[in-house]
Amino acid sequence: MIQSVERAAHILGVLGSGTPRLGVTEIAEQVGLAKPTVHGLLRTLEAHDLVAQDPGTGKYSLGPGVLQLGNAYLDGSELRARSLRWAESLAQRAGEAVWVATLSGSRVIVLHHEFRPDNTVQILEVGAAIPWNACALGHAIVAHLPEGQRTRALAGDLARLTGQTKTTRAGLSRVLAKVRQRGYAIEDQEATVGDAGIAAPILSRNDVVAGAIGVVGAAGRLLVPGIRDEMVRAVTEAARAVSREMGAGRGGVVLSAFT
Amino acid sequence: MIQSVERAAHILGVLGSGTPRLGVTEIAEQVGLAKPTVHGLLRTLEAHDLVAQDPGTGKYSLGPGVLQLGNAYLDGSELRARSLRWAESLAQRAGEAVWVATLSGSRVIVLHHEFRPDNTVQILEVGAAIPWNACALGHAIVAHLPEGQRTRALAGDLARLTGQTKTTRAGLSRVLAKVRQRGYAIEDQEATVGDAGIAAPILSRNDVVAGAIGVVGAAGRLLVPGIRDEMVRAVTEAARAVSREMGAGRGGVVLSAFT
DNA sequence: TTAATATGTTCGACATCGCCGAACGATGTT
DNA sequence: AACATCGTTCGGCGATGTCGAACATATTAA
Repeated sequence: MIQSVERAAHILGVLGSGTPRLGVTEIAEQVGLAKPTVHGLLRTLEAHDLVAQDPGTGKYSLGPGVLQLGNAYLDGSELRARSLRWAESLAQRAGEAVWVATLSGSRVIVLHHEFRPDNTVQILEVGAAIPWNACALGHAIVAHLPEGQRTRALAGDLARLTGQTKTTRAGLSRVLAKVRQRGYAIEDQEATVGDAGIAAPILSRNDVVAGAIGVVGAAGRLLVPGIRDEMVRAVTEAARAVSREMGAGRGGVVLSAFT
Repeated sequence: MIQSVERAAHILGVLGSGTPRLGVTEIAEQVGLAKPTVHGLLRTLEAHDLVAQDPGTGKYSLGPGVLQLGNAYLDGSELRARSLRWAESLAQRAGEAVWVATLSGSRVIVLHHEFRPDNTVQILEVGAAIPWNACALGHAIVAHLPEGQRTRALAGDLARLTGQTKTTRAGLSRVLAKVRQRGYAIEDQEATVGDAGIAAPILSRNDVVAGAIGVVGAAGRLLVPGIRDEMVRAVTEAARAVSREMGAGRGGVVLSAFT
């Protein structure tokens, strides 16, 4: 593992999370390196537009290059491309917003956001990062990860976003077992107060999890008895459809316990 | 300039432009390095989710981490935050789509896209990268760059997108002089056949160019006499409003020749 | 105004870290 | 079944990045 690249990535991470504008000294403290070392890394990243320096204050922030890369990632994402069609029909059928997401570290990244099909103003959440333990999409993905990665995810930090967020390893692993058994996940106001989510995993070749698709909306609309089951059916059918396009086997979400 | 970080950034750039999925050997060829060297860099980037490897084919692509960083960049962008309000009112006034962009290397990156205020379906172009020489936004930015950077931009590669794209250095520098004199740029089907653009620079503290704002739409609507001048006025007024919020002097787009 | 403390930046010597030629195992092809 | 090509591992040489100390500038305090 190449040291300087790792350090550069670490710096990008620090600039990306929380405070958007940091000085060399602050960054050096946060990553635990000498000031001149950080300076050299920053200058190199700046030369490629991955970070930018405010000419006035001298402080550093992320640069436009990372946005360009992010866009290129979306353009090349097979998961996103294949789910566009199904996300739209799922949104129509459910009458709710639809998110497609994938796992990155301990967070779930939204790859596609199909707006709820009414004409209200909604903000695009593509690129948003949500702790996996706080949303149905994350539960659906992690539950279907191979055991090694799953326990590693459980061992990581579990953020708390609302009073409902599940943050105990025992509770979460019980939830995950249920998700794995049922093939879908339901979350009630664990990420945002008032909002609930229903999600199912998207599998790819060899039945490895590529991401998840699900609906997000007011808990009062999604979770009422009757509606709820209809939502679950719509979500799991959409997930299965995308999975088949991604090359997964016919088995749907049922994973062998031995892999 | 740190060598390995530079090489890593180069690899990210290669993965981001054009073919989304490349093998180690192909990447090594494109960046001119030995195969094991590239392998090490890729493994490090992969550990931070900046690249991802297809488990089946072994080929590499960009990872979800870059999307997360791109989103963080947008969240922290002062230019974007300050132009949101004015972009919306400009879109209303002009009845056209509005783009806000900044320069990254030889490309212009779209930071904000306010849709044309009719209810047609439009695709979000945030994150898109356009060669600076092929759009009004790019002309507006580069024209107001300090001379050193401007000549460097002119010396770089000038892409051709349509038959109308200006690609000669002499022609472009004449165009830029006119843009600098007038304070706005007009482009007619140089980026996309059928589409035109009108843009003006956004200045920041000390009157350094931070980006540009402009309208983009069918040439048949934007460039008809009468309408055209009204568009120019709306765009330059919006640009000046954002510039003032960014801390630029009252001088508007008129730059001193001595700075 | 002056002094003091912060900042971002430059320099250079030591030794660590990363580079690449060569070899390996696994796939898929002829 | 022989071949070609892929991604990957190994290890020794040497270039490369690291960090302590010193610098110039900006901001704050007295």
